[in-house]
Amino acid sequence: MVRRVGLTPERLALAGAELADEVGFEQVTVSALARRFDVKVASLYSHVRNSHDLKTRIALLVLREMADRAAAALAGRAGKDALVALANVYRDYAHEHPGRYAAGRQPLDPETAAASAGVRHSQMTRAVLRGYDLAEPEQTHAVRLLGSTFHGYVSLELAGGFSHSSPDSQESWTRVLDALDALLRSWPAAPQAPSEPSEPS
Amino acid sequence: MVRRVGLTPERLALAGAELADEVGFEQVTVSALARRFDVKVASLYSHVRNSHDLKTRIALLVLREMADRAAAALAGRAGKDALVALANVYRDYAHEHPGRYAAGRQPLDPETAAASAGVRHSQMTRAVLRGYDLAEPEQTHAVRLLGSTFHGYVSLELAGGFSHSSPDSQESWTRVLDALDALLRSWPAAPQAPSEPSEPS
DNA sequence: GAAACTACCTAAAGCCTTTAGGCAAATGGG
DNA sequence: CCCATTTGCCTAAAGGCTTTAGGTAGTTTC
Repeated sequence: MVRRVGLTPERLALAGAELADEVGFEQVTVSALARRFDVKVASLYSHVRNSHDLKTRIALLVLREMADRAAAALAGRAGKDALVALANVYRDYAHEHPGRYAAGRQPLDPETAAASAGVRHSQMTRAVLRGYDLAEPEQTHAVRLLGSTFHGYVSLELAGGFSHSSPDSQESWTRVLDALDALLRSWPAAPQAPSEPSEPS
Repeated sequence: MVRRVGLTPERLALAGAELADEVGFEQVTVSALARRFDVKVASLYSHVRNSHDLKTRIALLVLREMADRAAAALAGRAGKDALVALANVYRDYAHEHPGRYAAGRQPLDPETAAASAGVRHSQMTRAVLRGYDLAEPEQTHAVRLLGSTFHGYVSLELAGGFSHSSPDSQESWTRVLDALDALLRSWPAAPQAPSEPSEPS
């Protein structure tokens, strides 16, 4: 008489994401996941290569979930409205699912990253910038600024960086978004290339 | 005949920081540190409470080192010059010492954080903002924006987010700093408080 | 010079990872 | 329907990291 639990890489990643929200991504471990399925540890190794593989799968799941939310939030919005919506997707997701969010910050090797939903994220940031008037390469600089600021803010907030100090974090967040909107509307012109006009370094 | 190596919490933290730069902060472990001193693992437990304590000490060391560099960089500078100098302190430190930088992102419990060099960091960011015309509470919002953007950018960059894509990261970094400078010079006015004028939330 | 302390040690328990090899249930071709 | 294969979970075991308990030999102190 043998129990078959029905493990798959997908179910493991999902359960791992839930576990991350409950106990923190650091504590997500092959052993802990096995306990959660009431199964021996070794059994999981038929479905994930190793601990790192598991974490990568969770990260990819998270990136997909966030991208899906972002796509839904951006539909039918433009300009500052879109900017704020996208920003709030990340922040709200992080607040609702801190463990998942931490998983999403897991570094991926380049090939994995290229095949991940991370690509959709930068496409959506670019979509937001359609509401502003930015040509390349400035658009790319702006994409990077937005990504950095969103994730930097949320990470610091999650780490407790802004708690117990006034003004409260929500207010700063609102003002930061106001500021980014203003910045994108009047993006400063690139300065003259220093010396060699036709061959920028 | 007994070998005395001369372990202290400080030396352990320093060696841990070096180890982090060599093999990554994730791999910094009490065992690895013991090997590095050619000493038995248990011996370290007279000097640090546990693994978490060790990591916290490394984080505090890193925050101090970065604050020292920042203080040196800010001396005699103001305005955009100061802004760029401070930003580059973080970015250069992260590039030179990726493991140490990762250690510095280790979350600290509130009391530890309050007693850390983190306080100096926000003071220095405020000092940079003296070159711009920002009254409270907007100054605090701006401090948070700068901290988020600096650390967000550097983290993404370190995670490989901007590699193998053009324009190169150095160029984006320069333009992001141009943009932040422009933003601080024309910081958008706070919108009207929605309903209760004399009692801002 | 004895007492107390310091700095490192041995021993051991507990948990996590990973690989190897096994057995029963499900599957599917003849 | 039956047997062979595959699938899914198991036991066993080795190796690493953490942490505590208890020892021992220099070193300091009075």
